[in-house]
Amino acid sequence: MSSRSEVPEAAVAALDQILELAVLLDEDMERELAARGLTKSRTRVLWEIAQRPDSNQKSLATAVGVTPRTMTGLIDGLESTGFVVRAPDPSDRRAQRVQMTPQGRDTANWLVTSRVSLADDLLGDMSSWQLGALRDGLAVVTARLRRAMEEAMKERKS
Amino acid sequence: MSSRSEVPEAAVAALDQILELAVLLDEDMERELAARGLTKSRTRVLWEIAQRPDSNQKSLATAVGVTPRTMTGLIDGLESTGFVVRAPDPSDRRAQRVQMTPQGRDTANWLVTSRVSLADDLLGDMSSWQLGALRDGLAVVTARLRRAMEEAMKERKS
DNA sequence: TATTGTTATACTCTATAACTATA
DNA sequence: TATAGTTATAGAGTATAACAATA
Repeated sequence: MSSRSEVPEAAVAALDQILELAVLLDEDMERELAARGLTKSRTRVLWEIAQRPDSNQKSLATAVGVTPRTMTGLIDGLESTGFVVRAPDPSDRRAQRVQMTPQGRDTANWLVTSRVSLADDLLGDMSSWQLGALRDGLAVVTARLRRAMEEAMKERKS
Repeated sequence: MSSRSEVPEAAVAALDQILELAVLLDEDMERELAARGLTKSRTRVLWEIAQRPDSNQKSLATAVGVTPRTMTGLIDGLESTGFVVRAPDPSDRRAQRVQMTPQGRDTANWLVTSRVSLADDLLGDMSSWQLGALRDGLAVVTARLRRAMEEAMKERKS
């Protein structure tokens, strides 16, 4: 005798599984980063710098989604721990260009390889069919959530 | 001509999809909670209090995984915003029992219903077969990650 | 006038260490 | 002696507002 419920328990169970994995991934990343003297926020910035070298702080702040003031603090932290340096922008004396040190570049490279090796550890033995199904299912969920959040944004404005 | 790579790109793509969804879920939760005067950390505590009423701060700190000092601050926040109250423990005059206010109980109930309605919004129309496959795939990944983290812990000790 | 980055201030989460009251 | 919770202190992330230097 199956219990009749409007929202299938299977959907809640699947969401819980997603949330559990999300929390665990977060903890794992934070631990790995801490072992190398990084935090999540600083890593986000370092990654952005790797993508667009010689950015100024303003553009980094916009890209990462924080205020310029917060970016000042993040760059302070990355600079004092040796990952980046500030250099004057020759074309605008107000601005600071943020550049990676060799240590910063090594770390950015490590970020890339560790992402691949994590994928291998967690998913390496799955068939391409399985991987495709997993990815597609998650992509649908992601798209729906993004749309729901955008609509909630609009309502916030009204 | 398929590119031969040791780690299939499909695995990396699937991991990226998991990470993207995790980030989005995190943002969504934080936004919803903020609209009700809560933070993630305080919500975690409120949830724990709902599960084990009349806990003292020490047991909550252990359950949530923070130091007793941090729990003091979290309870301070929850108390000043009206979600919980401290009450003396009749059996131990050192301890404080943390109890939910009506507002706290309402919020705890809302946490439950919002989880179900999110599952419905995101996954409600999937077949039980699809949901099962998604959940099982994620469960495998979760179990592997948990095992990897535990092993990393052991190595840290040695 | 507008923009870049900073100082000033404030709130949250986190931790360790020292201390009080109680067990 | 051990435990529960606090004060004291510190670091990290986040924000707004005011301000300096420059565009």
